[in-house]
Amino acid sequence: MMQESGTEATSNGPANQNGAANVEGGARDARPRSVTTPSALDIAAADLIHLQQHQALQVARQILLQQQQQQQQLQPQQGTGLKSPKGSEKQPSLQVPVSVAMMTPQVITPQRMQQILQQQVLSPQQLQVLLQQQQALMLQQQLQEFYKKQQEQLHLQLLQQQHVGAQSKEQQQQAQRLAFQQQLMQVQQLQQQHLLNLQRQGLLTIQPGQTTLPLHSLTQGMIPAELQQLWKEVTNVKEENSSSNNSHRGLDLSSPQPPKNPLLNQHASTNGQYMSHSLKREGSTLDDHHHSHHSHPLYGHGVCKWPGCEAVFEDFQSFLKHLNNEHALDDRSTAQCRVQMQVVQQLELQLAKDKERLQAMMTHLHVKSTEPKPTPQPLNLVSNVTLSKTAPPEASPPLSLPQTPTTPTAPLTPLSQAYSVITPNSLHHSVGPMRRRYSDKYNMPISPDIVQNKEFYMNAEVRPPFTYASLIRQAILESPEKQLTLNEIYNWFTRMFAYFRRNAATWKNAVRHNLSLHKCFVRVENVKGAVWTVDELEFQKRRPQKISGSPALVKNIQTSLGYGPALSAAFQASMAENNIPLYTTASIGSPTLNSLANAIREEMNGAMDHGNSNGSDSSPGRSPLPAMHHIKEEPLDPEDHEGPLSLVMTANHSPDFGHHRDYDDDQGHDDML
DNA sequence: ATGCCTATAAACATGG
DNA sequence: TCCATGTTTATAGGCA
Repeated sequence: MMQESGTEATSNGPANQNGAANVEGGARDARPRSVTTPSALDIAAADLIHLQQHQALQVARQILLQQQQQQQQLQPQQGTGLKSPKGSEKQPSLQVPVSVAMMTPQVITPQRMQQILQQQVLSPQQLQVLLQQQQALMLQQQLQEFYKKQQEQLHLQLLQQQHVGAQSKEQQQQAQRLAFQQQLMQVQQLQQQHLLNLQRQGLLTIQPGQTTLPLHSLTQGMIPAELQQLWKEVTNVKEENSSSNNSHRGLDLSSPQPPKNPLLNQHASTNGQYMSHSLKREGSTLDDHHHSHHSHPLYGHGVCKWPGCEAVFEDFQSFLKHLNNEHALDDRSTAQCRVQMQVVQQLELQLAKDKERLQAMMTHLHVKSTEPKPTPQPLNLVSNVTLSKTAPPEASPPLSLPQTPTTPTAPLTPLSQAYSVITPNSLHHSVGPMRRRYSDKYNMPISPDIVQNKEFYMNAEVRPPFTYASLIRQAILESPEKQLTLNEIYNWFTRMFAYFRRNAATWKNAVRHNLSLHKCFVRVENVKGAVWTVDELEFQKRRPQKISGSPALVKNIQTSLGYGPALSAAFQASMAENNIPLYTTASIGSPTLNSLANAIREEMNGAMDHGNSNGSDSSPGRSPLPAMHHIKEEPLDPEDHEGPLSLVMTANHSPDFGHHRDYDDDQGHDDML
C-alpha cells in the first residue's frame, strides 16, 4: 500500500527532535525586573544584555554539553582556538563541565564553523546555538563598548578643547565633536533599538499605561548605512587613530588617546584593545551604573566577559591579568573578534529587517507613528512602542510566508559568514517529518517579504513552519479557481517547498490524510475528476471550537485585549524573522536564534504565551497564524479587526499562511463574544 | 491529568 | 495487479 514507501527512506528520524525544547528548559535565568525606568536606559540595557547572555550561554551549554562529548570522541579537533587555554581554573562558580563547550562556541571562526558544519561534528542546532550565543554576546558587548567609547571620546574631545584651547584646531575639533556626537547618537539609537527589541520580545515588560518610553526620543531608527559605518569603525579600530581622523573616525578602540587624559589611564595595563574601555567615561553622563569602579566591558559581575570565557575573578586586578594573559592579541583573539564582528553585523542586519517590517506593519495599519515613515530602512523603535500600545491588535504583520531568515538566495552581507555557513542547505540532514512543533510561537509569521520567504523555502530544504492544513489551504487558495486536484496540491508542495521534494510518501500521505480529516477541505466532483476546495467557514470554525471550550481562550482574549496581542504579535514576527532564518537553516528544529527566543520567551513567560499562543488552534504546529488571530480578535479597534485582516490577506500575494487569522477572527468573536 | 491538535504510519477501500 | 486517490484508525508528542 505504501506507494512510495520505497522512494524515500524516511531518514529523518527523531533526530531532529526539538532541541528547542531542551534548550528552553535550561535557558531560564533570573529575569530582570522589568525595566520601566526611562532614565535608566543604560542599566536596563546592560541588564538585559546580561540576561540574554546568560540565557544564551546556558542554552548553548546544555546542548553543547551533550554533544561535546560526542564531538570529542568523534573528532578531537582543536582548531585555532577551539579551546581556550586556560580552562580549568576559571569558573569556580560556573563550573559546568562545559568549559570546552562554552569556549568552543565563542572561539569558533567562520572557517571553523564551516569545517565543523561540514564534518557535522556539531549539529546544526548546536551551531546555531553557538551563533546565537555569539550574536547575543557580541551585540551587547559591542553596543556597550561603543557607547562607552564614544562617550569617552566625546569627553576627551571636550577636554582637549578646553585644555588645549588651540584656536587653530578649534574648528577641526568642533567638527570632530559633532561627529562624535553623531556617533554617540547612533550608538544610543542602536542600544535603544536593541532594548526595544528586547522589549518587544517580551524581555522587557512594557506597562500598558506607560506608552512612552524614554527611548523614543532617541530612537530614530538606524539606517543600515549607519550601522555599517559603525561597524567599519569598529573593525578599523586598530588601524585608525582617533587623533588623525576628523569626523567619523572618532572611535579608536585600540589606542585612544590615553596620553591626552591622564586620568583615563588607570587601566593602561590592560590589553591595548580595551584600554579605552578602562578609560571609560570619567564624567560621562550615561551609563556606568554597573561596573562601578572597575568598569570594563569585558568584566562584569566578577566574570570575564570575553566570549567563551567565563572565568571568575575576585578582583579587577586579577581580571586584568587574566585578560592580558588569556586574551592577548593573538590569532585566537583576533579570530574571535572577527567572528563577533560578523555576529554583530548580522544582528544589525536583522535589526534593519525588523525595522523594515515594523514600518511595513505600520504603514499597512495606517498607524501614524511618531515617525517618519515608510522608508523601509528607517523604522523607528518608537513606533514600536507606540504600536504595541496603541495598536496592539493590528500589530500583526501581514501574513505571508514566514520570514526568510537568511534567504539562501539573498546573502545578507558579505561578512555574514556565519549565516552563510549555516545555510539551510548545509543543514538539511535532519530534515524529517514536521512533527515537532517547536513551539508554535516561534513560527510565526509572516512578514511582508513573501517573496523572499518563498524563495527561501523553495530552495532550502527547510520544513515550513506551517501545518499541512494551512499549506493545503494556501495551495488551494492560491489557485485561480480556488480548487485543486490532489495531484496539483502535491505539485504545489513540491514547487513551493524544497522540503517537500523529499519523503514524498510521507508528506503526501499526510496531505491526503489532512484533506480527508478536516472538514474544511471539501472534495468536489469535477468533470476531470475531483478537486479539493476550502471551506473557509469550516476552516475558521475549527479554532473557535477548541478555543472556546478551553479556559485558555479566556486568557487569550484577555491578553489580546490588552497590549498583549500587539506585543505578542510583534514578538512573534520578530522571532519568526530571526528564528526562521536560523531555524530554518538548521533543519527544522534547530534552536538557533530560537534558543534566544526561547530564553526570551521564557522570560516573558505568560504574557506572551498567553497572548500569542492561541492555544491549540493556531499552534497546530508551527503555524504563524496564531499571532494574527489574537490580534484580530482583539476588540480594541474595529479598524484593527478588519483592516489588518483584509489587508493582510489581500495585500500579500501569499496571504496564505496568514489565513489563520481569518478563522481566528471568527472564532474569537463567536466563541468569545 | 486531560483533552485537543498535529504529524505519522498504515490498513483498507475504490476506481481506472 | 498496480497505482492514485481517499478514508479511517492508531499512535505519539506538544501544549494549555
